[in-house]
Amino acid sequence: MPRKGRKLGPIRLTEVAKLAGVSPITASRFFRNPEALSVSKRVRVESAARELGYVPNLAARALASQRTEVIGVLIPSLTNNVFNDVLRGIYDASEGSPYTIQFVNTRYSILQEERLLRLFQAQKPAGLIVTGINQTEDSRAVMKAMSCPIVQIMETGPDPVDMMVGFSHYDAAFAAVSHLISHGRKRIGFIGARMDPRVQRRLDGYRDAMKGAALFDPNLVLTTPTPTAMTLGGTLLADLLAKVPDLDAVFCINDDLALGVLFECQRRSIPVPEKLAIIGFNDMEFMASSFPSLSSVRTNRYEMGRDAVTMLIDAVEGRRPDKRVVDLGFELMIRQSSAPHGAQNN
Amino acid sequence: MPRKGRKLGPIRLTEVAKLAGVSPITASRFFRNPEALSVSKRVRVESAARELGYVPNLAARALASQRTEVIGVLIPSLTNNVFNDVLRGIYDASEGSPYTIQFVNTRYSILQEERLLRLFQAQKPAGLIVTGINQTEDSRAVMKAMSCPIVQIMETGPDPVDMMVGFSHYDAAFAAVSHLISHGRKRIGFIGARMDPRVQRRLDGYRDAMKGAALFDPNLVLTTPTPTAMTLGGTLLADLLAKVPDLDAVFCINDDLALGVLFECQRRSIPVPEKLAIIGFNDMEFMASSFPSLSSVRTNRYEMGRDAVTMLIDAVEGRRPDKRVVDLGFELMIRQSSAPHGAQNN
DNA sequence: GCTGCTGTTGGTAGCGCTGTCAATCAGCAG
DNA sequence: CTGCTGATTGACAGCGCTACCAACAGCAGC
Repeated sequence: MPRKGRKLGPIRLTEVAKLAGVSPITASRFFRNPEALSVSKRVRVESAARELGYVPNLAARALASQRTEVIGVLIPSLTNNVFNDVLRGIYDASEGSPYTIQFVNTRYSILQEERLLRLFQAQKPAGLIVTGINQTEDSRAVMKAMSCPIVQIMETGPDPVDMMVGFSHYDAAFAAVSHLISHGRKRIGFIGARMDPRVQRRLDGYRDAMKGAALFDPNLVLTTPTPTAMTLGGTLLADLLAKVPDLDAVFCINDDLALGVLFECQRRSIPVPEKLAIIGFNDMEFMASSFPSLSSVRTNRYEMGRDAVTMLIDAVEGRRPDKRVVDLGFELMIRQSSAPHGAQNN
Repeated sequence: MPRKGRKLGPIRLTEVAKLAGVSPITASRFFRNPEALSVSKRVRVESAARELGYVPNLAARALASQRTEVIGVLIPSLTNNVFNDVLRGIYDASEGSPYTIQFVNTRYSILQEERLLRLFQAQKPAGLIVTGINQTEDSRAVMKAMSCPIVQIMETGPDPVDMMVGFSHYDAAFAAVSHLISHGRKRIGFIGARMDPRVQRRLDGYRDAMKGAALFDPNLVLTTPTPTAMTLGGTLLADLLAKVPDLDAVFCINDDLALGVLFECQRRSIPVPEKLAIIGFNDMEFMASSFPSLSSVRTNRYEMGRDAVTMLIDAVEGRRPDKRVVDLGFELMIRQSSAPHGAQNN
């Protein structure tokens, strides 16, 4: 590619080295491991780089070193606020490290996920974060072939590809429903949207808790593949009430639905929690500030993202964490919307 | 870098070319511009690539071609849901194109923004999306030096660095406040959090609308640098009410605050809109589903992201849009929370 | 003086791909 | 059959950086 002379484009490492009076390789070392240089050379290279306004060429570095400082993140949705918090954790934890986050949206499609995983192959990422444990066989094969650390987030489960940070959606849902049962609720509805694998596991938890108390009734379960939205919560409650007029509680698979349910109750003058108890899932910030305040299951989304990146970086840099699977747990946040009958003042 | 023999690492283009019986450069062309090949070679290269499971090396491509297919996005926050919608638009519009989104968080700091801009220099991105129009002088200089198309989003203003997609926050706030005034509200409070430049411009719009009606009173304005949150809306309303007991309306600089205000009203049994009208900003999905439903100013956040990417890609590929500055406007969404006195049923 | 060590520096030889430009070839008018 | 055009194809020479040694200085121990 015979470029005409040295077109005075961007400054290259060679130029910096020349000005500093060292070899290019020494200058190169300065940018990767300054401690390896003698103090005198270090300051010479540093001032030369600053003087010339040197900006390293990442593509050349990646090609020569056969590695990148990219952490790939596959997340199923940007609409779902849950992932917002996870992403915040991811970005916050990567800050200050040399690693760059590269995130893509699988749109809740495991085929899309597989395609994107292959795409990441071309980048040779330093590490990978993938959502959930329901990958295709091929996806798993690609991941295993990639020879970089990988963290699966959002839930725990058997057989991690590499590492895992999450919690048990089944247990969390089971606990939430058991809480309602313990307060004497009997006709506890399940309201679910999107119904991705993790929501399915929440449904399993609901079902088993209900069956355990001999309260299960398929009519109580209302689900839709539609993406979640606050308005949808109201619609679903209306539908459920039409089927089950004696409903006395609802477990919503997320907080948006729960708030939509609360608004629908206000619209219909259904007293919460007297006539209907509500519990959501995730414990978004607004759950504590509504009136009545809404119960929920706190999940550690920010921490999930943060810990995933921390584990990943540790693994990339050869400090593999002792625990490959981290369970961040959950916490029941009981508020006014699921206070016991008659004890709802506060 | 004398690598031992041909370590049977990843497949390279040369291997594909050899199997297909063509020169490497022809194989290379197949991946960039298949139409340039004769049909026979095209199918030969294609099947060879598939057979070997060839994955192109992006770093090598970027180094050789001196360009990347990365679109850099600088956004001030991940906590603020507004940017969620913008990001969705950005990601959706980039899908199907060869461009990859690389986004970073400036945390509402123009110095951080400047640093990240310099970081992007090293990547030679194909294009750049930056938030707002308040960059440092140095940031502007770096952008101008980068010789790639740039779109500023979120607001319109004078002197674009290159292109712009947004709307006037001043006009939007002015319209919202004028609406409240036109319904006979006189003691209209302003509740603001974070107070970034765009929120400042909303405050300007509020102030001018109030002054125009001879209703301005500095006591009506309550702001805090604290990041926005729903709970904060309630707190701020409480504080404002303490200062201004005869408050009859509030303009909240975003919807989270507005919902927090509504909940606080419910908690205090202040009838909305009879005693207090509420209007928010952005028109998030939940505004329509609350009870009473909440008025807001609809902003086209998704479209902003989408259009920015579309304009950027067009510009990168030599189809510069006619209009460098696109004003997406806004729309007043008048709902129950700001219905005229006495007409609030619905 | 010699050996062996540690710490620092430099030379060589690519990493895998593509821009440039020249070469080749089929098709067709003269 | 020649000359010309446009469509395909290929050779060459790097893009800017770093891995892998080798070299060399300085020093301690024998």
